[in-house]
Amino acid sequence: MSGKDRLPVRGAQGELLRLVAGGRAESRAELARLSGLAASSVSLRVEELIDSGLLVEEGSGGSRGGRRPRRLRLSPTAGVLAVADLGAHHARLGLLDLSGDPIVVEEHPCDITRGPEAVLDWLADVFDGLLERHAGTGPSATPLRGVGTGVPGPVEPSAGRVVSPSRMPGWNSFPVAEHLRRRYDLPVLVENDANLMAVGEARAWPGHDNLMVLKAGTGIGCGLVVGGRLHRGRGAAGDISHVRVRTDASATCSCGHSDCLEAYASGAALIAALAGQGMALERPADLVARVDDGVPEATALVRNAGRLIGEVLTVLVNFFNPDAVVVGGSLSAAEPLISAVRAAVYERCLPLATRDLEIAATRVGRDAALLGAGALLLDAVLSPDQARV
Amino acid sequence: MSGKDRLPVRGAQGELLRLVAGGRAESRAELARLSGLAASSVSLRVEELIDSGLLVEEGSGGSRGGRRPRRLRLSPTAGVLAVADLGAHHARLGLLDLSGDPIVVEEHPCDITRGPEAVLDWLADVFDGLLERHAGTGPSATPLRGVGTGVPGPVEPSAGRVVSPSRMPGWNSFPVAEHLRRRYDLPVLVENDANLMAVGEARAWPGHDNLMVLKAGTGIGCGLVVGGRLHRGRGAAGDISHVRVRTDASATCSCGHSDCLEAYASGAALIAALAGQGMALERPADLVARVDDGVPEATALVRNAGRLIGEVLTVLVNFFNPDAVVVGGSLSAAEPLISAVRAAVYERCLPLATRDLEIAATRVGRDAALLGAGALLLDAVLSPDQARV
DNA sequence: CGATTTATCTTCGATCTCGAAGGAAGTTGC
DNA sequence: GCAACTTCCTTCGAGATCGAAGATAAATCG
Repeated sequence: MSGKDRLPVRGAQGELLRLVAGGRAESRAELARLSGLAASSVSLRVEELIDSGLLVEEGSGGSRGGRRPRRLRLSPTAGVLAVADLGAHHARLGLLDLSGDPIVVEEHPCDITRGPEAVLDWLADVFDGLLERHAGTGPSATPLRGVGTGVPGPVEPSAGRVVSPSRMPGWNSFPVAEHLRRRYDLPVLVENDANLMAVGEARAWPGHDNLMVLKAGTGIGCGLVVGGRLHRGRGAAGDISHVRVRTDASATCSCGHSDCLEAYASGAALIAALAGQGMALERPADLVARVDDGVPEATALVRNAGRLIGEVLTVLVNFFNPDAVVVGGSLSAAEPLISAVRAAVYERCLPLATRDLEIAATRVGRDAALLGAGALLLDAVLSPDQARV
Repeated sequence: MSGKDRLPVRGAQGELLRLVAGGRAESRAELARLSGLAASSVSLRVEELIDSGLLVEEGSGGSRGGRRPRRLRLSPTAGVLAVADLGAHHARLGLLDLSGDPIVVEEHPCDITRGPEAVLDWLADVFDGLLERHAGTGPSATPLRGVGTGVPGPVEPSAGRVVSPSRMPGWNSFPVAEHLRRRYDLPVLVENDANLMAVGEARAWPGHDNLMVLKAGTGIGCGLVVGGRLHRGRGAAGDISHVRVRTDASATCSCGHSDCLEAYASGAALIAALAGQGMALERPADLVARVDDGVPEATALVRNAGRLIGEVLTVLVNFFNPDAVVVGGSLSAAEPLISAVRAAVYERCLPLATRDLEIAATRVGRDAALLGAGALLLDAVLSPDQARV
């Protein structure tokens, strides 16, 4: 097993390291511009970071009309992060370097209904295996710096505790963060999966400080980035699955109300509807495959789901006025879904709100939540004094 | 006319001054706790601020078990802010001290359709009269430090320019901030009225960092405070007037779509509906009076409006998960409206979102927008280096 | 009443940060 | 090929900030 030291970072060093890690700065000059520190102070801190082995100087970058910058990178031996994204039936797990880039990512079947202890211990065992194979062993191993996971339910921000999850029987009030922290004496992050996805996506949308990131998979979720930071509200922000939608039919949702969006437009609902038509599918991905094959029933259903989602989004887009709406989750691969969302939003929203609005599929793909976990974890690791991520 | 000097504030002084001005700190010790600065640094900066006449030491505060703090206050001669809230037919104008507290507030009839030049010049004339009477004249006058106004339409954040306002014919694209800045060589703030109201209200809700502030008056607007800061989006955030609502009837809104919330629940719509029943009213305040008198038609209409608004809010509350929903604007004085909003939200929202949610009428009252303008202006005045408010 | 505890505020040396100045290493234009 | 310019980075003194220690002032309690 790898070492477990906290990063030796003091004062302004964390800020600088984060800028390099986030790929936002590559030279001392860029660091000075972005951090607001004086160039001289940056030079001093960078020198210390190089001495302590966290940063390395590597070649030179492109000139912008003057002397070439000396390119800075995080040392690959500075550390790794272990991150996971727990879904209802599958889990993605991986290691990231301290720039937040994936070293290795694996997907495993994982039945979350086995309960928190079993699932979390299994998770940690997989992490240990990954670390052994990709971070080395013994004193020369790249040290583990933080552990994070996404869960498919609401998370109380301060405690890292799951609250009232509808898809996670046995997990209610379980202190996930505390459990993991007992095994890893390190910064631990536990967060809702849609929120992590939003953070991961945000890194791929520079200049877009206000994002709505829709997760369209088995369920429907949404993560919200405001001013470049994740918006949690009181821990439940981003829920759009239980909005009442206008349809001809009438369905009762698991929440007890009728005509919730989730009952019509979630992957689970679509699969159930197709099963009613004699087409048995297992996962939302199978549904996307049918759409790609041009199966009319599947396409019609998906398009209708997109329209319903889009109508809900009109309200939220007018209200929140984001720079972009990003659609992720397994259903985002179905082009008709995104077209339908786009059509509904552009038709009904105010021109002022849609003037520069982008509505697009994920730029990050399936690892968005893992990358988001990395980004938040990095903040925690690099500023141990600051408030929790 | 008063002097027009910028405040002589450097470095950390602005932060300290803002904490005192905002009423969040009253002693050096509190300043140290809230600012994060060392107590010694605070003492130095406070000494400078007292020397320059911006702060005064005044008596001592209550003990918390040890030595009594020496209470700090802003000097009343440090300066004044001139603020206004332009409505469709009336304008509120006033002077605030640098703590953001009102010195004088007046309401005048004002027809905004006379166009920007006429209205703004009139506005400035009123300001000058107020300054003469309440800030003194000549070299001993309390200097004017900033000018701000709210307008009933969308404002482009960076330019202080009105964009596509539906109720302000002749104002489209007019550079309001620039026009005022030509008359006052000072920090100038121009902002949407609902946004200002939200900021003003936020000061009265300490510990509530995420607020939705509904303005229910002639029109319907909403201001959004996220993480203690005003959320503007791309300048249009907070619009809820053009959400489609479910009703029996069918009305076409000025925006060209049918069944917008504004067409059923705004003060203008309610007054029009009552006029159709033979009851002629001029302003939303008259409507509130009828409700207070127990006129059944008025009460039923207002209650129905509250229900429609509440149904729209359910979506937004689930999504944004605020700490509180505050209802302001002239219609907020009608208790049935707030009850109906509350009933709709509590009935339909997720328990997790409403668990600790407060839904309440304004704590600040009719001056909310003026106080909000003061708060934002103070930020601009006290941190001339920082980004625009 | 005097000792103890708690809180506020100041003094002082060490450390951090800044900004100006200048050296280093490129590009651009004649 | 050479001067002028731009950008990157470092050096160095001035000033800002910090933290520890102590002085000051009041509440608490035997």
